[in-house]
Amino acid sequence: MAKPFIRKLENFTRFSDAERKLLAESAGQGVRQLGAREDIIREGDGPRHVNLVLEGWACRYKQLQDGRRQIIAFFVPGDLCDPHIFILRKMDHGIATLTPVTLARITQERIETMRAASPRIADALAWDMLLTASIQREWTVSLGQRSATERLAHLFLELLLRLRAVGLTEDASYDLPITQADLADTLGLSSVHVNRTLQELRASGQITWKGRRLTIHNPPALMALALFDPAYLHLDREGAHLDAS
Amino acid sequence: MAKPFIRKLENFTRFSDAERKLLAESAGQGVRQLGAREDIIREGDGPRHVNLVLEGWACRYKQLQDGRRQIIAFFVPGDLCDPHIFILRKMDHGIATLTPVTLARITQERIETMRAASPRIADALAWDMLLTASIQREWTVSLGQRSATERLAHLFLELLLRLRAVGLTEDASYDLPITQADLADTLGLSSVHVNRTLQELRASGQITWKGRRLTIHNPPALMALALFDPAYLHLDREGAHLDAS
DNA sequence: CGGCTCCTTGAGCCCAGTCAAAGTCCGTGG
DNA sequence: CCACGGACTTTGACTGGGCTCAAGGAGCCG
Repeated sequence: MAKPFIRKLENFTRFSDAERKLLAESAGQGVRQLGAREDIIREGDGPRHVNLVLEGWACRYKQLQDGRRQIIAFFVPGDLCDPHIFILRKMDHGIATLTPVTLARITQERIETMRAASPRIADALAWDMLLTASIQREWTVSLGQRSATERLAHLFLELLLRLRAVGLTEDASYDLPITQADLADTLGLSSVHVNRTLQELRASGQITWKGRRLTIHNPPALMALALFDPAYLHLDREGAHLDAS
Repeated sequence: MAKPFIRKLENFTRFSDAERKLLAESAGQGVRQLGAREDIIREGDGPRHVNLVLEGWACRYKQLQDGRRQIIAFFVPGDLCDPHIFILRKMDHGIATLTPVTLARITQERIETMRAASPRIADALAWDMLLTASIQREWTVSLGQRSATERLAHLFLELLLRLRAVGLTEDASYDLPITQADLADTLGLSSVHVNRTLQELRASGQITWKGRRLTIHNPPALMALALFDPAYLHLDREGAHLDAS
């Protein structure tokens, strides 16, 4: 259950057994099951816990007064929602499930305890926050500069690398359990246009997406198409020098 | 010199005199002058300092291989670039000046010293990071959902509130020392379209922008137009309960 | 006063949006 | 096992916001 979380952080640094135990215990706190399309926190709520996704997909989103919705981030297994969030009184955005989700709700104190117990964990959590911020910046670039085809391709590649980092891929293929409408709200496109763009990618042999399974047939080629540079995901074990010996 | 920085953080919490002194000293470290359109850090560089803008405007940006450029964030006086950045080995984006800039370069140790010396400063720095992240999310929403007019109006309002928070406005007017091309790279529009959209806003009496001075004639009206909700800026002294007595 | 850089304007085009209607898939209950 | 209903996907026709290319105007600095 706690595996994706620990596995994600171990892309930054390796932990000792004691640290792994500490992290696994946290990931077992306040476990809850949710259905698809349920709110986890609503905009305006006061944050109570740090949520950790154990299984399923969720998203951060923001809704304008007139109903337009933008998905701001995806949460896949192993993703943590803002370990510092308590400093803000009110959520400025909502978090909702996309599929049925299992999550852990970790208390603020627990986070502090872990940070105090292990500087390596503190650094790993900081790294996680920086990674989240980096992804957010890349989405800004996509929405500002990339065409529909590039955006879609870029997102598929980002998810491939993120899911690979937590062991949820097979070669260049993974479960993508979301709808085209969700993709539209993510990419700032209409669902009709997402559909047409998907068909282009399929027709040109770049991808297959059948059932929930997405396969990227030639990742380097798709990377070239999407102007994808994986550096922003910081998944190359930069924290290796901190590893527990 | 250090005023905008301290003033910004005091939107979250009030400091004791000792804390103010500590912050002011940090803001005096490694002060450097830069011209307009100079790089502060390039993508791929290893971060050496935390940069604090004392005067002038700078931006975070990212450039695609084919030359398209997206401005990801603005730095105005009082803004700090990523106090945790050292955890990452390589910058995944660049930071450059837009106007001549005075900045302080604060060492990692100095940041740690301040955090250790005052939990209130530690919280204020964490608040600053969360605010930065929140602004990034709102830009994602703008690029994904808002029309050209809405984006422009939204940005002008955001800058009004951010500059007001550091005392750089007069009523609803402030210095906006950037070009229309910069705005285009920020808003994901062409400079031609930015120009036409600006003319619309001028013609409808919403704004004046002459010399470097931008004036918003009726902020509430513009807020309605842009679907602007100031909550995301977290400038309502949420940390008041932490104030130094 | 010459030469930047930046702003403005016009014309034509295209990417992506909207609206509307089928088609497909899948889970549920009879 | 099949029929039904709802959610999701696909398709067509048309529209429009924003882009490109290109040229001219304005302001500012040396």
